[in-house]
Amino acid sequence: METEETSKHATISIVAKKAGVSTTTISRYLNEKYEYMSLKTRRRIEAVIDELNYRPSNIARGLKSKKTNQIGVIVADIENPFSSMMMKGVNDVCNRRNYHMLILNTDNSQKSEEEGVLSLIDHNVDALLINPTGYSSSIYAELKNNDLPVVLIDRQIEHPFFDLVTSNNYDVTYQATAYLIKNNYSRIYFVTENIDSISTRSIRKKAVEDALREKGLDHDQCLMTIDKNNTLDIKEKLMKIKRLHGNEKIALFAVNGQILLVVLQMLHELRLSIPSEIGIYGYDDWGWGELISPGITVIQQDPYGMGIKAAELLIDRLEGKRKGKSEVFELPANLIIRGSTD
Amino acid sequence: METEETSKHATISIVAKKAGVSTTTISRYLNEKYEYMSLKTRRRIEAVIDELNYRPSNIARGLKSKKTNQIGVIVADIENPFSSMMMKGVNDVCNRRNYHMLILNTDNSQKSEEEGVLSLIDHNVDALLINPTGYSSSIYAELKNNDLPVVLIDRQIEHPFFDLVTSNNYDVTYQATAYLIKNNYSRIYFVTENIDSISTRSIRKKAVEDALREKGLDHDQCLMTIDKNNTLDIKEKLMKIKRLHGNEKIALFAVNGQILLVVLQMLHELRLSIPSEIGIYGYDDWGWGELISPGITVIQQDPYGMGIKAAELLIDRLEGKRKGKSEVFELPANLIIRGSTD
DNA sequence: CTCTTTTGTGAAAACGCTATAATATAAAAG
DNA sequence: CTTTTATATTATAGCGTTTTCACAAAAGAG
Repeated sequence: METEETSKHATISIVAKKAGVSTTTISRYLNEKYEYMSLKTRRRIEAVIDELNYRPSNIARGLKSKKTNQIGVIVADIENPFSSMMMKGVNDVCNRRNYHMLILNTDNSQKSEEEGVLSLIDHNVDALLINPTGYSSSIYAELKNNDLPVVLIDRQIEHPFFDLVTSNNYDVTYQATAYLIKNNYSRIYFVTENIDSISTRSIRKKAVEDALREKGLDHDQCLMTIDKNNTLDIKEKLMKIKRLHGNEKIALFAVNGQILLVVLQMLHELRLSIPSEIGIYGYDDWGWGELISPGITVIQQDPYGMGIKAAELLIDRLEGKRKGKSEVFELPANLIIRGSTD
Repeated sequence: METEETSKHATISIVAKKAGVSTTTISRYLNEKYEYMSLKTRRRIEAVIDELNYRPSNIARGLKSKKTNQIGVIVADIENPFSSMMMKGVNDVCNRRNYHMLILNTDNSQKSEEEGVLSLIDHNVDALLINPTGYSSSIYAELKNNDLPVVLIDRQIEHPFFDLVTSNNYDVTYQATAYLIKNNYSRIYFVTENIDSISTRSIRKKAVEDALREKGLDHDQCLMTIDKNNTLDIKEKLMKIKRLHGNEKIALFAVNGQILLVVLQMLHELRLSIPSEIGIYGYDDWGWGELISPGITVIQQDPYGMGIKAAELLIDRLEGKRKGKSEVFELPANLIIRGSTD
């Protein structure tokens, strides 16, 4: 029955005093440097720590040791399910390997991205996991000269300085498009938002174009830019295409899950029936693609796996378990063929 | 053209030396205490900081000032779109008010939740925003004695110590159920996962039961527990119900978006047509509920708004802009009636 | 002109740890 | 027995800030 009146938060020196040893010894205990420590001392320290409910301050540790056990995570669009699943992967690895995530959302803004990097550095994160906006930025050149480990996820940057974990975007998009072409679709439109960055977008676009070109199909005019909040323009454009090429099989390719939803919504409103009047396929349906009738043909990525891989890589770099040149890892995405492209 | 050979990271004392003032003065400048500072000194400091590209170390600041400008966020299921949207709201407020989020995912595990709280405290976060698992835990009583501001989001805990931001779960669920009953549904089953916690679940369940009871309908056996990975049992149960009560209008209520998807999938597999053979409604469709035919009747919450509100509240508490007893804020959720409950 | 007040600045201690180097004791070796 | 080696522990000096208190110079008051 101890009196706990003045039980302020315990510090290392309070513990040291109570245990009758120096703070150095406590520190060594905390860092598991048991080499030259008598079992007796060790047990004594254990007991006192337990009794006082002492937990070392990470911030003080960080100041001295230059290690915060925090990794900075910069994500381009936090409310995208793709990002959530990635982050879950990162989180799981962090838990396992005893790190914490300091997360920043950039909303696909280059400025936020640059500020975010600086800000996380100010917070002394041990490493940086970035899902870039895709805009080119000088910050990366600076980062390269820093000794802070950096791993990119999903999107590549202008100059490939760092490890990158992404999907096999080109191959699987090509494969999907080739499937449609084989299925007699002769006009395929690549639907995307009006963003002038985002490397995966251009890779996917190239894959679609290449597939079209290699089969001798029209690929010059295949880009359709969509505004999520105002689909009027694109509706008109689509109806015009239908008029001009009504005798051909037409399909839309949605560059990501959110666009896919918008496009489906639009087709719904236009009362175009899938697939008889128009085909549709795209990236990432997050589970609902199967419930719609007909089911939607999608390319399903593995964001959770990407998060895992990227975080493992990053912490390996950080802990010196991996050295050498940066690499690119492409995780396989899955083409799921359903009725929307019959 | 300065030589930058030894340009290690600038510290406050390097800046001080270069500017010909004391670190105290630099510190005052950094903290915008311009009261008794000559304009000349101020400009001089500005120039040097600029030249050296100096950025103060948050970790050192934190050690001394006990303020890290980090808020700890504990989320029960990071890959749920509901959580992502909440976190986007939190993130936006943090950006605006100059805080960072340290995010932890608990996967609805009580143990992770408790560890997470302790761990975030070790990291000296300034405040805690918690989306609880819903399991009761002694950690909250301890937290209460701490002076760390805490705000809960979505789910209440056993003893309502802290501010809570949530939806008007009871009212809107009751309203939705009443609508179905008015629409002649006489058997409504509450479908949920087998989790023995989660306060919103029980509130929603009570609302469904109350609505049934008050109309004199059967409400004792309305709970259906589902296993996401094995829907066999529940399929059998459902078919049995259909056999027994084939002459009545039957509906399922899905307690959240993920269950809603699973249930829809199941009905799809059972080839039960909606709504002629079975009605369905539930929480949170995240945009796809409209695309399915028929559209799904859903209760749409405002997780983004909840994130905003909770973060504002938390930072207000933290900065002393709000005092007094804890409150509960219920943001209105939206009942969207579509064809699945005709 | 002195005395008080206002204005502007700095010395030094502290925050809670870790790291370096030094010291004390015990055991082994010569 | 000394000397060396192995074992166990500590004193001290930071890490990069903020804070308290003291102090000097300038301005105002009597």
